[in-house]
Parts: sequence; structure tokens; C-alpha cells
Amino acid sequence: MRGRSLCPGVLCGPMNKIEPGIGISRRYLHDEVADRMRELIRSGEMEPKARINEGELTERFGISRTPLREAIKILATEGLLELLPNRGARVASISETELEEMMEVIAGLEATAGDLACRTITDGDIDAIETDHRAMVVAWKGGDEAGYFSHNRRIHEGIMAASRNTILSNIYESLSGRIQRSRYSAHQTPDQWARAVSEHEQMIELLRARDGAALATLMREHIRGKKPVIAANYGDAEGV
Amino acid sequence: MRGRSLCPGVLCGPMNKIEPGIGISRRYLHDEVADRMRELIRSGEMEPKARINEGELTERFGISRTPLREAIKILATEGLLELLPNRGARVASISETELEEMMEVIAGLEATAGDLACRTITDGDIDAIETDHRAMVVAWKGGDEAGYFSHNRRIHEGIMAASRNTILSNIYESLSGRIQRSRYSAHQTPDQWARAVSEHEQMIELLRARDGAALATLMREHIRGKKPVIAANYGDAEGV
DNA sequence: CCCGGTATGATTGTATTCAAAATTCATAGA
DNA sequence: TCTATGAATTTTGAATACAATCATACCGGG
Repeated sequence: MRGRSLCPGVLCGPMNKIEPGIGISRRYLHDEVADRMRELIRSGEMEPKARINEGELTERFGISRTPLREAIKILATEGLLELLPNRGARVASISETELEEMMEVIAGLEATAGDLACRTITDGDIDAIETDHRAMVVAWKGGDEAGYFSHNRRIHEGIMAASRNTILSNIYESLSGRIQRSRYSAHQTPDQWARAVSEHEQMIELLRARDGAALATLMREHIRGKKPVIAANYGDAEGV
Repeated sequence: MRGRSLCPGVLCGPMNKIEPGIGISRRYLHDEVADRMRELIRSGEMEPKARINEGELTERFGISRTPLREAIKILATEGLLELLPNRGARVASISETELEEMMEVIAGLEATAGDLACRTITDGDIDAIETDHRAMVVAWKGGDEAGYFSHNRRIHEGIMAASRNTILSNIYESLSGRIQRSRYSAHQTPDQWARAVSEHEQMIELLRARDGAALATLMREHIRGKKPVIAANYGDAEGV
């Protein structure tokens, strides 16, 4: 599911209009536009600091300025765009300190997820996480970086999902969406990796023990440990 | 006065920072409208489930539909409004389970704040918190409920501020803004109160010890302990 | 009397228009 | 040649116009 607004209640709705070929899409135009713009930003097609040209985008999307501008306001509220009075908007850039702040918040959200997950997670869920962990180790040893990131991500998302807290998940998704490019493409040194693997194993143990408080503390430290890695990568990837 | 738009959604980029020199605050109309609508919602003038009538509000604010609709999209992204396809919007109502989820997230955010605060908080800051704590106890003993809530709130906000993490603070502000009416008007039983006071004192101790991990755990439990109180009050205050 | 169908008005979603601010480009002056 | 000034063009912020959808009232039938 894509990054959507965090409001639990807002949904994009019951779609009831039948369109000729396919499905029933009763989405808002501005929502569709917001999704496409998020994708453009995430993919890097629209780079940080890049100005938004309304005329260009309306032509590209084949819509008028009204829904586009509504989408811009939404993305600005989400933090993906910055509004420049009388000069439109631009893709938000993240400063070093903002990135660090975001990492701490993400660490806190994951800690919360771990704590909550211990309440309702099933042994089967934990097994699935452990399976991903093993696959992650295999991928790393085999030099399969894409596989490594994929499994690592699944582990964290699995714990987040196990928290069974949609508000938490939405905030997490939105926040991590802003740094995803950095987060899942960072290179780790062997000892950073060894530490991460060890922490993952402790996480699984604490999940099995259903020790929420300890897991929360561990997860905070775990994410915190990744901070320097991501920060270093960020400098390379995004520049300033 | 809460003149800022908070982006709760997640994130908050400074939406509308006006830095250049003088205080020429040339705000967006939609921002101004969003602020006024937030106030209407918070004050209860617009109650949960109440439909938004664009015509009525455009007349009330003396603006056209365009900026109003942009403001509506913003508030929907923040979770304060729900969008109803082809039927406009209404003030969001919070279900019991949503309230519980939000309390857990808030607990996590406050735990994170406590953890971070231990890094940079000064003895003077801690003294200020302790002063508020004592004043809170006095207010409670004197039956001054408003004073009690005011000081309690200042304690929590003081720790949040001491985290020196604006992203964390913005998310916290936005989320707690959605339940404020419930949170700071709840009645506690004597033993609930005794526990809260005791926890506050432990919090101050842990702050002085700069023990972030322990403080995080305690704060999570502290907020969690307030959950039933707030939940009970919510049922009374908001109905369903 | 109650129920379902239809028509009318109201409200929303989107497009277009208007005016002000900003950017661009060329030119004049040092 | 370089800088600074200013008009023309572009782009934005807001208002208005148009079309589709929804809600309600009315009417006829059972």
C-alpha cells in the first residue's frame, strides 16, 4: 500500500462509479495526482530542490490546475514539498540534522511497534520474521545486496505490521517514505553488519519471550546504530 | 496561539516559513483558513461528524471556494477531517480503538522524547520541570483542576521540548491536538493520581541520572496508565 | 397509510478566468 | 565589458464558471 495520508479515517473511498473498461475508480483526481507525484519524488525523477511547474504538470497529467494544487498542498503537509509563497513549491530537501531527527523518530516508532507487537504476535509471525532474517543473512553472504535490503525491510515491516496499530503504521510509512532512498541503499561495514545481524537475532529472541520493554529498547538502539550508515549514504546520494 | 500549521501527517516540513527579513508575513489564504478551521474544531464549535458546508464557510471567511478547499485537503491529511467522495467533508470522529491506538503512539513519542531529552537537557530545565511538578501536586491537593492539568501538560511539553527534535515535536503536537479535549479534562481516581505523581517523580530522577532507556520505558508506561482514564472520559465527552 | 420512483434543487468536483507577483530578457549606462 | 534597470512574459494565488453527483420533496400506486 502506498504512502497515503495518515488519517485513518480518510480513505479513499468507496469507489462506486463504474468506468467503462475496468474497475470502479471513484478516486479523487487530486489523490491520484498526489500518488503520481509521490512516485516521481521517490523515484528521483523530481529531485530535491526542484521547482514544481504547475503548467508542466497539468499538461503531463492531463488535468487542470485545481486538483494539482490540492495535491501540492497535501504533499506539502506530508513534508514532501515545500511551499514558497508566490513562487509555488519545490521538492523538499532534507538537511543533515533533519535526517538525524527523523531517524530518531523512526527509531522511536519502531521501538513502539516492537513493544506493541509483543502483545499479540503469534509464533507463526515470529517464524516468518526469522525466515526472513535467515534469508537476509544468506543474501548478504552471497553478495546479493538487493535481496539483503529486501529481506531486512520485510523484517522491520513485519514487526510494524505485528503492532496492529494502523496509526503507528501510517506515520511510520509516511516518515520512512521520505528517506527510503537513503535507508535501503546504504553500505555497511562488516562490523556494522555483524552488529545488525546480532541485534536482529536478539529481537527475535525478545519477540519469542514477548518482552516488549526490552524489545523497544533494543529496537531503538538498532535503528540508532544504522544512523551513521544512512547519514553517510545520504550525503552521497542527495548532496546538499 | 497556535499559529502554525502542523503537519501531522507526517511530517512536517516547515510549511510556510517566511524568513526574509521583516515581519512581512504574507501568509497563504488557505493557511489562514486552515488555522481558523482547526480552532473551530478544537473549540468544539464544529463537532465530530458535522458536515462541512463550503458555501457557508466561504461566506463566513469571506473567501472563495478555492482556498477553502485547499484548507480542507490539508486538514483531511492531518486527520482532522474526513473526505466523503462527492459529499464533501466532515469533522473526523475518533473511534474507541483509534483513540487507543493514538494513545500508544503518543506514549511512544513521549518515550522517545524522554530518551532524547537525557542527552542534552540541563539541570536548569530539570529544575523547571520539578517546579511544575510540585505546583501540579499543590493544585491537585487544592482541588484546582485547571491548574493541575495546566502544570501536568507543561511537564510533558517540557520534556518534549527538551528532546530538541522538531520533527518529533510536530508529530506529537499534531497527534495530541486531535485528542486534547479528552486528554486534559479527564478525572482520575485517587490511586491513579498517586501512581501518576509517583511516576512523575521517577521521571525527574531518571532525567537527573540522564538514564534515557529507563526513562523511555517509564514514560511509555506512564502514558499507558492514563489510557483508561482518557478512554472513559472520551466516551462521556464525545459520545459516539 | 406506507412504499417506491421521479424530478428538482443543492452541493460537490473540476475547469477556466482574472489579477498580482515574480522571472526573464533586453537595453542603457558606467 | 559588466552591472543595473525596466518592460514583457511567465507563473502563481484566488475567484468564478460549468458539469456531474447527491439529497430531498413530491407524486402515484398498492
